[in-house]
Amino acid sequence: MTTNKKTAFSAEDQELAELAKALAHPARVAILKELAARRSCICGEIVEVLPLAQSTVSQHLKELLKAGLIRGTVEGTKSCYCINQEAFSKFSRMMDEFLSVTIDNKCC
Amino acid sequence: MTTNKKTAFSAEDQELAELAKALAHPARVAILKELAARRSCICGEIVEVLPLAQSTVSQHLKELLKAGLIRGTVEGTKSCYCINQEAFSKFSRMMDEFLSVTIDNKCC
DNA sequence: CATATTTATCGTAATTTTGCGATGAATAAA
DNA sequence: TTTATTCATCGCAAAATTACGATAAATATG
Repeated sequence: MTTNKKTAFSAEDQELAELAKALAHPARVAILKELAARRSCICGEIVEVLPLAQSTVSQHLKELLKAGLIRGTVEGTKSCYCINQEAFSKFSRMMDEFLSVTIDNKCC
Repeated sequence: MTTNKKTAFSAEDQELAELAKALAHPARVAILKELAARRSCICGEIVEVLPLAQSTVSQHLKELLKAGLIRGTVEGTKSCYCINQEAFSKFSRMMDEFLSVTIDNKCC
């Protein structure tokens, strides 16, 4: 890749791609499932459950934050993360709208 | 990265990540939107619409095929692709199930 | 048969992602 | 105040992704 072509696409396409990218690693899927399933969501608890080093988990959390799929707050020496349901709703909506346009074609 | 850690996660997490990865590039989002919107879906027509070289589009199509999000058939010298609606349904279902488990936590 | 069209694949280069250990920064605990 | 805990960030290395031109393979056309 010489030049970055991603900006040549529509803002909406880029946004959907960004959201999908945040989901595009099993570690991040697993993190999101953990956050979805528990009330408390301390970083250290996530690290315990995953087969990854603490620094790696921290990076994945950072990416999920960047995409807006989770939110985080600091509490003393601990960090608490949780699902951002609005972002997931938006994601779902974009997927739905995507499919609602689909023509029932028969070529394949 | 020295070793591949992806297989350390559940098959379901890996599967969702694979589907998301296929959506994780604006070019592939744009391709899918084109396929969704038109009856005919010849490769060359997609190439005309996208700001990418033919070989690059072909690669993106290959990835979408691999993930199962589209299907393709050869017709003479042309190739026809279209959305695989079953795969999208599965994707949507996995997303929904994902969210349905979410606890209404308040930590952030 | 010779040529054109269409698309997949190969080879290559640049960039991004992934993963970890080490370290730093901040708060808590002794 | 010293020490421990928790987590983010840095720096590095390996791997994967992205993009393109060139080319091959297959069919269609003259």
